[in-house]
Amino acid sequence: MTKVYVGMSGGVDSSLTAALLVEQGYDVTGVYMKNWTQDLPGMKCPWADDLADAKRVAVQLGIDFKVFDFENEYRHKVVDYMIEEYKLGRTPNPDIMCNQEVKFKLFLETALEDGADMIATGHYAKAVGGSWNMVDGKKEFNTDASHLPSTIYHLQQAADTNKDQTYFLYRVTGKALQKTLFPLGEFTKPVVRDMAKERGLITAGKKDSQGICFVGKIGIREFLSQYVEQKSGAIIDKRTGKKLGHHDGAIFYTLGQRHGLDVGGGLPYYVVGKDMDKNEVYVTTNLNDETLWRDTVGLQNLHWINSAPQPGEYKIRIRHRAPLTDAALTFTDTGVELKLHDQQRAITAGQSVVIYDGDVCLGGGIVA
RNA sequence: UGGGAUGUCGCCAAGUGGUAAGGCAUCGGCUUUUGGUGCCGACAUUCGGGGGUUCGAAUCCCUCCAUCCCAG
Repeated sequence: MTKVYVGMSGGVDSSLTAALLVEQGYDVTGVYMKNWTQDLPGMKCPWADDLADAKRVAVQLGIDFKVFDFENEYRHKVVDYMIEEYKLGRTPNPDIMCNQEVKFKLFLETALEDGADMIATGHYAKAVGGSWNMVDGKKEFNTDASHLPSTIYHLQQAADTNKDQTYFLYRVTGKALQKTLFPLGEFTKPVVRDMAKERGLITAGKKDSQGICFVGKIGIREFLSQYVEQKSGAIIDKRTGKKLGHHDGAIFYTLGQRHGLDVGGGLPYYVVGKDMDKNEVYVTTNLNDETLWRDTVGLQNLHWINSAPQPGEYKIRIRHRAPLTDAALTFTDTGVELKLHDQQRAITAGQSVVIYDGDVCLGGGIVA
């Protein structure tokens, strides 16, 4: 009997994930990953409630339940990374780092050491095993051959393209996917909710979590201000060079941002750049500003789930939930250069661009 | 000190006798397992102050105040 450790966050998705695995005959253990427990000013960290919910579901399902304490590693690998990136004037994506370093590395390793054969999460994604065959001189991925030594594991988009979370998962490894189950990959969110309800899971009606897990309800700005000193600087109109107002730190602003500038009069202003040394934020009312719309992007810090792709035409995604768009990929000394067929708005340094071949998520990199 | 112009929500700005548009900002909500975007909703009993005319004024008159521009 395959022993599976399910990451249970106390939400609907991971609850149903565990329930489905039980029904499918796995030997299931629920695991709550304790990543962040600190209260923040103006917000109580909901970890205790989430843990309680996860535990209640585990009891409901009659499965073993454990807590893995990753607080230390999470703080270093995810939170520190995030703060450092912001300090450099970039806009990181901590959830991608969390998946890379914690869920599909630390959790996986810890679970395996603890006796698990596989892990599972409630992500909307598919891990598909198979191997490459030559058919009529063309490479084909044969999923029937998922037991061969040559088998590799692909990350594929979820059936529910609206909820697909492969964007957040592009930095996992094919090797990790081999040990991973994504039972929700075939279902749409409404169906998941219904199934959770049918099974009487106490989390069935729980609202989807949003925002960075540990930041939760409060904003990134409030979170960051705990770690960096607020320093007043100028908000400057890019076209006229005129000073329009003040901000409390360029670190709090990101490309394309509209709100929080407290400058008004006429048209809305959008952030089009910033200078961390001068602590200046540049804005414009020009919706077509050339730094806001780009059709080329350089990627560094590349990560490929299996192997690096050949140069050529691919689908890419610039941010979570953005539609896939066409781009030509070439390699450079430092990484990858993408030439997009259509311009995309606010491609931001520190954010990730994820590359797809059809439904298959190949990997990606971080915007230089 | 003469001459001209202007003063309507934090900002921009309609409204020239009939009982305060709209946009930005802000706030709240929705969307979203990053940031961000987007969407919806709220937001001036009051029009620089004070008088007056009128059934009725932000809109007309008087006066004061403030700001800007040109002269000096």
